[in-house]
Amino acid sequence: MANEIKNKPTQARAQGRSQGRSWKQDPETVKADILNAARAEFAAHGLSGARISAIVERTQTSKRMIFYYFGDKESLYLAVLDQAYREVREAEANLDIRHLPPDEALRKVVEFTFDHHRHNPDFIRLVMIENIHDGNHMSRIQTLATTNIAAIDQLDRICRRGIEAGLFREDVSPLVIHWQISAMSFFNVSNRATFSMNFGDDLFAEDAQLMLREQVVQSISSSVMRTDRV
Amino acid sequence: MANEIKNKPTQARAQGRSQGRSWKQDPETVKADILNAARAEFAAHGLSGARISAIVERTQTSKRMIFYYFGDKESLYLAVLDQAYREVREAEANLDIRHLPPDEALRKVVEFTFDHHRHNPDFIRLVMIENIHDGNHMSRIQTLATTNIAAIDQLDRICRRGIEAGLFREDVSPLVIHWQISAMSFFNVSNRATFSMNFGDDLFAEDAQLMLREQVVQSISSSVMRTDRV
DNA sequence: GTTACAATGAACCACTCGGTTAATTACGTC
DNA sequence: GACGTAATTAACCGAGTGGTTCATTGTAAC
Repeated sequence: MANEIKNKPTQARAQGRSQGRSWKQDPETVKADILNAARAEFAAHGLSGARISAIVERTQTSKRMIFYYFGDKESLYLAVLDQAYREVREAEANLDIRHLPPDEALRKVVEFTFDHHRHNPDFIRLVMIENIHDGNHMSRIQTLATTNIAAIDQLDRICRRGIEAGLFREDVSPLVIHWQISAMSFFNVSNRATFSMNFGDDLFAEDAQLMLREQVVQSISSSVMRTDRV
Repeated sequence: MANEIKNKPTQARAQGRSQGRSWKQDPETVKADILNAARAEFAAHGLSGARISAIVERTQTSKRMIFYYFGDKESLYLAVLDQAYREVREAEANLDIRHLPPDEALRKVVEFTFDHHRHNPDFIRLVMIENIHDGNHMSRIQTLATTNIAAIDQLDRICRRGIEAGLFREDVSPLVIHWQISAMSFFNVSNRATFSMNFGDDLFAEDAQLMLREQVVQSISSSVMRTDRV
């Protein structure tokens, strides 16, 4: 938890952080600390449900510092959301699939998304919360529209290659594919509580999750594959 | 909105509701009124985000009445959630598909779920909110586990008939089918805000929605159909 | 009509919570 | 080492919120 702080995009001081002084004087670390605590708290309880005092308790700092650095609760939430999205995009960008044949590339994307969502429930929860708020805060994040199209671009390239190779149907829509992949990968995490309450939690055991992931791969795959060959 | 109130399960007075008296003295109507207002408010702002005063404003009654009938905020939320689920189950039960061949029955179920979710965003939001709370309140609703298996039973019957008719693969899982149908139908509503913020709102136009629905039908269909015939 | 009780209204209250004030401490700089 | 500024602390505050008190009004039963 505290060790994650040091490899944040901090250009300034990275030396005098924890050498037993009375108090640290290390703004970047403090900010990152607050941001992490806030992320956990917001993800756990939503915007209005989150308590500043609870964030403070997750932190090494004081309440005053939160407002000193982030202004108010909503701005802090916004910073959390921004950072979370940024990390996701970063992870997405690191997925190199250009060397794979289109069908395998598509599989990789599905598997990546499914796994990523599964292993980042806090991000999922933040998105859920943001949807409860109709995306009102998200709209104030600039870098979104531009960079998030990358996900579509990636699929678009796969689709073009798939069509070219005669593997995919010619009317496939990268956007719809993305919608489908997201839907199942997202729902799998977001609705785990109510789903398992209604129908038991068998589907959330490790092996069942692998099976579900494969099911998603197959679903997507059969959506895009031509029916007249193979 | 107000006309829905009268056909609630009220056994008592149904006569002297609105004949110009000074104040009505009609508990069932008042309760139903509160419940509806509360549903809207909770769906809009979540449990902690909802304001009792805001619920009052959506109502013909006073704050006093809310606590008089429902005890406290959380119990009111619980009552809202309970009622919402009950209505959904009711709607599900009214879907008669026994006379259809299995593949068409499956299509009907998918279309029904997709449309139902689309047209009941408040229910979706309540479920989202409940998931944010890890289903903690839902667990206190009794009638859930028993009655919600109906959805699975329905699919189970379809699957059996499909297998029997040689149409479906023999390893289809009603639970997984349900998971898939729910995922896409739910996500379509729950994540509309963030999705369209990221990728535009083209997919949410009426015609695109019909296309998406058909896409879901096809996806599910190709998951269950045998590959060695047709 | 009196009694008993359910339903209702108005004012009130304790307290939580986001946010602030003002004073204090570290630290780079000259 | 004095100065200016950034970082930090402790105490404080006012609005808003869930929830209550108490008196009042309708209504059914006798």
